[in-house]
Amino acid sequence: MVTLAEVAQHAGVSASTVSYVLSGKRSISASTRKRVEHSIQQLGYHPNAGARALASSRSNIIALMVPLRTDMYVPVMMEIAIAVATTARTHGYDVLLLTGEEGPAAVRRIAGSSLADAMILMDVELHDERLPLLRESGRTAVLIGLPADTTGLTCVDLDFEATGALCVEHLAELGHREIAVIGEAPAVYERHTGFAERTVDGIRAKARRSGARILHRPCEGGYAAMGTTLSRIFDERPGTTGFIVQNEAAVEPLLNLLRQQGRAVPEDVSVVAICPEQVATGASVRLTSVAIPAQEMGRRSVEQVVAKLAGRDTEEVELLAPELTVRESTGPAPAAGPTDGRGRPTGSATYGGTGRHPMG
Amino acid sequence: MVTLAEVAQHAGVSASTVSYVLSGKRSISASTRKRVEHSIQQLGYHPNAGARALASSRSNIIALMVPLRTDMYVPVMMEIAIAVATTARTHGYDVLLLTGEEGPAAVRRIAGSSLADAMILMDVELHDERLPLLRESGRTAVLIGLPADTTGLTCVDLDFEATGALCVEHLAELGHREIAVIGEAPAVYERHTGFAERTVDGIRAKARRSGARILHRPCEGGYAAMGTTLSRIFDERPGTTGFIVQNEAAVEPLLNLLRQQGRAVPEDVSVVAICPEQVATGASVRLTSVAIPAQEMGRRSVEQVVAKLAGRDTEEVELLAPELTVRESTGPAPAAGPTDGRGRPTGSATYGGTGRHPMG
DNA sequence: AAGCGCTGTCGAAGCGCTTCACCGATTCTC
DNA sequence: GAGAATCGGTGAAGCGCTTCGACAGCGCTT
Repeated sequence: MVTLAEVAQHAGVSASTVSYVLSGKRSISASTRKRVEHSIQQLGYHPNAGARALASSRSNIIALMVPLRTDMYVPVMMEIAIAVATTARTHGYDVLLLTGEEGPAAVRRIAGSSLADAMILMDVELHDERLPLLRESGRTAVLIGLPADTTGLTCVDLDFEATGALCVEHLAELGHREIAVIGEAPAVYERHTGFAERTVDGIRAKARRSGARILHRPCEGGYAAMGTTLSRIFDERPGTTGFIVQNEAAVEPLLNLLRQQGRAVPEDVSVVAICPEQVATGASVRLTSVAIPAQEMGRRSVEQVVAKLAGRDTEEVELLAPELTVRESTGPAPAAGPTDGRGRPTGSATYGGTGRHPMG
Repeated sequence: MVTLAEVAQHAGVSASTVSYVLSGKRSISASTRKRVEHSIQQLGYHPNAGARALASSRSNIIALMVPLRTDMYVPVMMEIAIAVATTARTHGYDVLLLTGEEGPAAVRRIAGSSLADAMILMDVELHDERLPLLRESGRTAVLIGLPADTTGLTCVDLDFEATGALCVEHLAELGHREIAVIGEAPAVYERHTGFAERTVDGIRAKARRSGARILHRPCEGGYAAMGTTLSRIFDERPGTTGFIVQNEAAVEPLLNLLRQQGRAVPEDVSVVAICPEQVATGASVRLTSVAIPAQEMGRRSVEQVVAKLAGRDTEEVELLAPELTVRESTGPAPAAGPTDGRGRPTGSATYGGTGRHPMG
């Protein structure tokens, strides 16, 4: 491995000069800079990360803690992780991938060893165990998500309350009055992962103002759970015409089951999803949805980290404004006409006949 | 931050003794060990990563290069990444997340800076640009995937040839003679990502021996592409009764479109998927599938890395044996009876009537 | 009793870099 | 034209750790 000293010798300057050329922390004459840069090129020099970290107490590494639960909202997590990694690189940082496995201990370890200059935490719970440790460690940190107490912490998240409100608003404008909310798996609520609850809060608040009735049901993904949930919903509220889904794994099952029951989307029921764009556009009906801006969240969290490390101060909480894209899963609420007694419109809507699909 | 020296002083020993307690590289009397460990606890000492890396030329970091294309086989990638991270931790390593963005330059950078002790590369192409750099860097590396030339490299991968063969074998045993293969997106083949081609090789070889006819069609995911592909397939080979799908994004569209066309799965057509378990069990028909053992691949690759770093030598290429799980998407080929002239069996199979779904 | 090999501990060197203090040579300022 | 400020460069002191060689003390053997 080539060292700084060798570069210095090759260029006929002192080691410190080379260092200053590299860091730009002092002005260097054009001629020596050229010579040094040339030597660097020629020798194929790369600064040693460990030495640099030791001397400067900066590792240029950002630690990213992803949740352990590899089965939940995976694509979102992945997208965020990739966005974090690529954004970090543009600022000269590398990303260390920590899984939730180690739990709060990871915070202590990373902070204690100075392995990373900062941490980004995903999947933050309302009363997250990691937060006290984080605060006392004094390491700079940014959360993706919104805990109950944000003092001293910077947070980036989608504004889920506004998201919920936006969904209701859209459905209400289309005349829907009975709205069912298919939520995340019960476990998500039990863990008090803020976003799910905030969404429902936003939904309820807006519904009150719009005069819509809300029925909220957490739901595991998959067909079995969705089937049960769906029939309970229609038993309890036969007049349901609007759905808001916040659970990727429930989207396709919901659509297929509605179809199977002879309910056409969007003629009989409208569906709004809160999910990544890819899920919305790839579903069997192109879904009207509020996108989860995973990339943006990853990018912004890194930018916050970089700003904090640079000593600039930053907003405490940055909520990204939701955007609703209208696609083919929502339409006017059906006129309350004759039903077959189970709350389903008579006749007409049979599978394959409505041709909502791009394939026709 | 507490330093080694402080711990030494607190315990009344020299710094080197503390170091040896930590590393276990020299024998230490039980009594001093106790004292030192106690001091470490009490002071809350964590070794400084940079200093350690500098002094020992070991960073205890493994770099993981994930592909840039965040839209392809995402869940698999994520699962591998998580498995790599957690397995690495059990061996005392952390994981650095590199995206494909930087390309081959990342290899040079990481190797040059000694940031990582080893690298794990995912999404390896047949003639991957990174490999020459990797070889000349002399850094230990493990590939997840199988390039054309494996000399000097350790590779871990699912045995995709055997996987392909296994799928054909299963279908052939059920009496299917006309088999269509829905492959990955054309781009995957153009990039010569070995696994896709190896699968097809395995399929063809086995088909020759089983007397089955193969029609292979790469296919983008989604309904539009799948629709086109599907109608071309039935135009060309109306007698097709078996499908092998190797494209997560095509699975659900395929099932929905078949259903829409009145072809019941598995009564009229059988479908075997090559995909993660989760996709197979979460689809609208529980799919007979060969699982992509993402976790296992991640785990094994780390274990190979650790073995190499420890100086043990390892196999060059480790191919994991595929396992086929029979679920509800395959059944006996339909008896070649009267058809409606488009290769589709007359009557009977209409949507909703077959009740293949758990929800009934 | 001298010599041997162990074991447990220590001191010191140094890993490769950053950064501070210092210094000569210019250039500015009044 | 004297003093101050600036520029471009150097030397040396660490950053906190690992590791090598030295060595004291011990129990063996001969």
